[in-house]
Amino acid sequence: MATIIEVARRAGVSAMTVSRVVNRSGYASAATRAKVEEAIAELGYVPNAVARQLRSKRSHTIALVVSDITNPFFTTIARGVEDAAATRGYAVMFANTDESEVEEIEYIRMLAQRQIDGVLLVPAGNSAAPFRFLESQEIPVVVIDRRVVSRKVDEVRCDSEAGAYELVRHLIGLGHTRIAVITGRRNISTSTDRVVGYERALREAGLPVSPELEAYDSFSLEGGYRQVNQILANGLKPTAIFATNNFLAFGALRALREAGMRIPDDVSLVTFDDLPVEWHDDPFITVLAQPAYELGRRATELLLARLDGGAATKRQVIVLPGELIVRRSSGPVPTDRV
Amino acid sequence: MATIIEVARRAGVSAMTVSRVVNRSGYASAATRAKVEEAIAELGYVPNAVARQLRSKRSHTIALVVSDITNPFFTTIARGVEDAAATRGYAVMFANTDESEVEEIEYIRMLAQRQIDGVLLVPAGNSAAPFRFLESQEIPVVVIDRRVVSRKVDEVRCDSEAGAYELVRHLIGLGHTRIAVITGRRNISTSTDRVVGYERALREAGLPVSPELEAYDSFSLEGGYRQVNQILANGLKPTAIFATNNFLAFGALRALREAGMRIPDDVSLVTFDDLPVEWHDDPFITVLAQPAYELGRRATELLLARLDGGAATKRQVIVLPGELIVRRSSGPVPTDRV
DNA sequence: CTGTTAGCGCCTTCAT
DNA sequence: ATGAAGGCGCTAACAG
Repeated sequence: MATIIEVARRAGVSAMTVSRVVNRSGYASAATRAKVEEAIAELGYVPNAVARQLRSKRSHTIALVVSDITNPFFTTIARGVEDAAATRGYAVMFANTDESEVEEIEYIRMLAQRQIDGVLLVPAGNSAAPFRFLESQEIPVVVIDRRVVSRKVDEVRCDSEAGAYELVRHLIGLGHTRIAVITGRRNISTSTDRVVGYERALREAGLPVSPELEAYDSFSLEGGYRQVNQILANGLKPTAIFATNNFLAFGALRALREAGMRIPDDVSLVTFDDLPVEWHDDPFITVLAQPAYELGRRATELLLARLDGGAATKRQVIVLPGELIVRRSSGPVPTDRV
Repeated sequence: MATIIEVARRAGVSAMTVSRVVNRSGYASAATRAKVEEAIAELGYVPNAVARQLRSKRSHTIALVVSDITNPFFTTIARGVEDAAATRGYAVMFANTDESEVEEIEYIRMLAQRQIDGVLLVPAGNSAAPFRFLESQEIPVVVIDRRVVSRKVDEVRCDSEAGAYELVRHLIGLGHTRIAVITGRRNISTSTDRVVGYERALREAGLPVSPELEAYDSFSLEGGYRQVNQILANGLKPTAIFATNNFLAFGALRALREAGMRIPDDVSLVTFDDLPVEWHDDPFITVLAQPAYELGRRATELLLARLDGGAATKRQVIVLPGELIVRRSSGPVPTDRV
């Protein structure tokens, strides 16, 4: 763990000269440069970024805070973030909140202590605490995937409302009129925005919007499972189900299978989020695929631009379109039920 | 971004006293403590971990370097790592090498600059460079998932040889005698260890081991696709295929489907690595599931133990068993080919 | 082109 | 129980 001083001594120059050579800042004669570089090689010197940070106030590190890295949607975002960060020389820390606002603020505090330059956040709820705190620490944030109410922070997300609208239009086009929606908690924008898109599609088609067909729970396998079981139990017999994320869809699938319902013969199923192509040999579910990698990449680029001094420019909200991919889980309404 | 000095001024004490209150080290009268805590709250003071690090030489941050966080096997490891690290107050940085030894060493250098306390590494190959470098920087490493030749580093992995043996035994039990194996590059231990287990199972059963039935390529969907196409082309007509990781299996699946082969009617398929239960409604492939989360957790605990001064204790190699899960992709040999 | 001085924010050490 | 001095490794600012 050689220091700059040792390198300087060995090369017979001052620490400042070594610094200049290492950072390619300022002048250095070819001869000096060579001597310094030799000393660096001999000692295996690696500059101490911590000391550097203390002076420069920049850690060249950002943090990615998601609900669960294990969800392939977030994994793919993470990959986009890491790739974009790496090309700019930034390191990435990551944290999982499990949709808990308590975990969220704790992590953000811990990360702030470590002097991260910026945060990419998938908010766990609509608490203002994380934003207030980050603002007080002058740490820029870019929100990914979700909207934040009444805050002037940058956002990069997919168009939930339009995506939901498209999916439901697709179902309506197939003749469905009783379409249930299963979604996440009410304090998450993706949860509610998708219901809004769903309702707009119904209204436009002159179909009734009934609260019994709208279920809210957590964005999880268990949530989807519970919601579908409840829907099946209440006797409303929808001919199609719209799951607002991938975990919900898998829970729905399980519940439907257990109930002996065939898809799409007995009921159609559509969902937000696709799985990476690598992961299914023969994709079955009709989805609204979100550009997860792009979301991560764009958010990172926006954040890094802020760090480069783009703080002055006004709030940016980047909304990317999703893509409807029609597969076999959505079909015409069962003839006996039209 | 208040500093300890500002807090001290506001509380009418010295910086040292604030430090003691913040760190619960040394004495402080209740009255002083209260004053300091009030000042901290008023100023929104957050201790600067960077300055702290500079003195203490400990960043309380570790790094996880994998080939691709997008592979659910590594994603799950990452989650295990993060959970274990968080409970101990450690932050985690992550990096993707894409199995490139060049990327690997570059990342490790970057992370070392940031004074990470330790590294969890899935080696991209069998280069000694990363280990030599980390040793020179006195940064402990724990290798995850793979073996490292001739290095005395800690390892936490699944038993590849035994797992492969089990999978192939299963196939042999179903009557298969011509079993092909498709695997990754030869410089990755999981790649070769699994072939060793495969061969042992064959030999024990008195079956021939033929090189034509062993294909090496990259641990990727494309690799699996290429290898199976080649196997189909060479006319050896195996009745079963053993894929040594999940990506290879999906590539194999694609190639088999395109060739019009039914599974398991025409050919059986088994693989290492399961997908998270969340994401397949009705799992189809017979797998040797690795305890990925546990791998990540155990490796992190071992690393943190090293950081706590366990450097003296001798090298540890933790090998966890995998679990054979028989599903529908493996069946008896087609009757016309026994 | 190169060196000197000073200080980033904190904590170890020693003093009171 | 509290404070003062000094330094971790580096680099901005200013000489020369």
